[in-house]
Amino acid sequence: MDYISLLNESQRAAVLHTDGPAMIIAGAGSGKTRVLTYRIAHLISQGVDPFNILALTFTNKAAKEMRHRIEKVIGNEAKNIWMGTFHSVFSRILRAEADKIGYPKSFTIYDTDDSKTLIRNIVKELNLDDKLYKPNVVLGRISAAKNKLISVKQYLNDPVIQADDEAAMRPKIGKIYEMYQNRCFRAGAMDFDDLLFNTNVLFKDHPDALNKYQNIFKFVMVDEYQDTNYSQYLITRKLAAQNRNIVVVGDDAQSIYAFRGADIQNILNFERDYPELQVFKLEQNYRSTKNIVNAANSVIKNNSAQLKKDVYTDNEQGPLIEVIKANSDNEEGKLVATTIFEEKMSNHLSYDDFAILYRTNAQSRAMEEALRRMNIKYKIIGGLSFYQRKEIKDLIAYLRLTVNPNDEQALRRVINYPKRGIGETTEQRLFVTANDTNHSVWEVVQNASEFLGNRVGTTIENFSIMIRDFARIAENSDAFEVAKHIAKHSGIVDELYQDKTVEGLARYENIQELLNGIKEYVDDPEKEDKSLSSFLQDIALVTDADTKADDDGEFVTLMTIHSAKGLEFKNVFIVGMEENLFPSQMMLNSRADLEEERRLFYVAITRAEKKLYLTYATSRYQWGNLRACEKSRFLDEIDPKYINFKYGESQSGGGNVFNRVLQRKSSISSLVQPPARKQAATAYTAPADFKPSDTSSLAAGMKVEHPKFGFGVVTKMDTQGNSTKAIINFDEVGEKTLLLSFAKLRIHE
DNA sequence: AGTGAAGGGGGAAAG
DNA sequence: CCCCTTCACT
Repeated sequence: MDYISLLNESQRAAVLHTDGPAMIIAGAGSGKTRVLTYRIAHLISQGVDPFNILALTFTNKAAKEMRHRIEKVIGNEAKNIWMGTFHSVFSRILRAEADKIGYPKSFTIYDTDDSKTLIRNIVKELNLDDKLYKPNVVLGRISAAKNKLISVKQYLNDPVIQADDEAAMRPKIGKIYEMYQNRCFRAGAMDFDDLLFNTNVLFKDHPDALNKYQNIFKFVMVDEYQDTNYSQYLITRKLAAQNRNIVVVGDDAQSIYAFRGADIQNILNFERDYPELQVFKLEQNYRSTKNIVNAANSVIKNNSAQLKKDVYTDNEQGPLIEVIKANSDNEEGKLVATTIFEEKMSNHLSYDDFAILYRTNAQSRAMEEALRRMNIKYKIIGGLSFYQRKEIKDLIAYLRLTVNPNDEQALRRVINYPKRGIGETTEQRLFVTANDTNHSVWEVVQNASEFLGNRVGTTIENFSIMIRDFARIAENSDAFEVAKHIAKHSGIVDELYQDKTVEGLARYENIQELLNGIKEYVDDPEKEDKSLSSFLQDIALVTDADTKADDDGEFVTLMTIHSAKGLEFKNVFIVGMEENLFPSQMMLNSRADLEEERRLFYVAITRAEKKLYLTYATSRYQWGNLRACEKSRFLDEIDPKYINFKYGESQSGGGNVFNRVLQRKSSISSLVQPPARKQAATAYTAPADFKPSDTSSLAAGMKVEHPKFGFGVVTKMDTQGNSTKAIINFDEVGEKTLLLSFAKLRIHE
């Protein structure tokens, strides 16, 4: 395959660069993934062993996709590339080297909930004010420290950190950090940050191990480099120290994760670490129209901190960006939904071509309601993932405990679920006894009657016998067999089966679904290790983003801008373009924060291929009460020549749906926002008793009424397959093509 | 141990 | 407004 000819000049230069360090600055939509995949394919075609290539990404999804694309070019050998997220690759390595740093090989990975629960427990044990020491805040501090490779000891001895914590009235965070680490260690558990922190520990304290991986990973590649934190940066620097074959790809303009430790400084560090560095710039955008690319540029140039780069495109000019003003969040939703419907109908698009992006998850509600009302199918990305559901976490806790009985968080979760008469007090006594007698909790559990007396002791011992029984089965069975056994004998399935409510049924089905997933895992011929332990390691690092979409037909995609990164859609709506929402109120305190917010806006704009809509509302419900909103400063940062204002700034009058709907609505919501405009004389309002007729016998010539478009005459019927469209000439809005299955029409004889 | 009422609090987010 | 936690009461 002649992939070289598919590349433009700068892309080709980057792909053909095979020796020494390089940095690829890739503008939005400039074919970054293409360059990465072809570069790997090219290396392999030059005789590099795929086993010697390490490619690190930020999401499992990105890794999967890239592997898939490389496979298309070079075939099966692609499977042998070390490709994955930082966390998955290094947890695999830690699994092999765990004993060197004192952890069991079957260490547990604590998810964020486990971490927070543990912190909550510790705060309680230390008798600290839980209003002050909120798990989120404390975990945030601990996580930030780990990402900067600050150990407990360094944390406690650093005067600046201590002063910070004292100033924030939280002087005990260091103490909590210390206890948290001890407890994790004792439980044989690592949290997400530990996976990277401990990789650094391994490489620092065991030069032989570092050397081994330096020799394996002769070629290192890092995607989304602008999002790496210090801990990740140092891992890659150490691995590449010998061969100096490291290539990083990133776009400083798309750095939107500083709030969770990403450090743009890493790009500058990179230039310092490798003076012989070659820099490639991918500046041609293949994704979007000129209007979109130029508008995005006009926004990002307001940031002072950025690498010089000129993103341009040879694509068509495209339509102007529409700015739409609504009177309320609900009306905003309505306008978005109507526009999607109209656009789809008049341009023969699929709902898949539309995405609605927002700053905060709470904004999805108004959008959902409007879409539902118009019978538009949609899917929300993000939110609670499958593995975060209670019933799934419960079963997984049993699995974790089976593999690692020292896993405290798993133990706490299921020791009394399903109910077996081990109450809170008993549980507390278990942990206190363990601490006092210097035993592990699991040891206390196994000999509970010795410590807690016979009655409750026997119950607890029976529980431990059950878990040990599970562990015995796990030794000689694959993950599926043992999981099935555990689901049944732990009592979880029975418990859920009792619950005949809709939710209960769903939970029961989720358990089945998890078991199906484990079966699939076991049946996968590419998985070598089919043990429960191996399965658990895999899913600990799986998130919602990669659970396969059950794509039942076409749908509009709703998600936060953060989760839209890396994606593209023909038509994009960025909603809630209001001060204090976007930019977020919390990001107005410093220039750096505001610039990150602006980069977020840049990311949002550049998701659009053909057409971009920016909407805002002048009032919005927030925590129960209505508040007036001002339009976002970001709207004013776009060069106005790329914008068409639909309402407000330039009223065009005739023929557009927005105005009509808005004007109708404004009379209703006039209590909130006095309508600035006069009601158009032609505005049509559906009567309160409007009821759609049965339209199965609709034919050309018939007179109809539509709740929005008013009265009209059917000029033509058009049936294709099982969808029937009616072309109707409305008195007020002219000719419209409506899909009968959606349109609400009243027939007037 | 299990329920219902009252109260608090609410950022974006991968692994 | 909505979700989650807590607390009081059975």
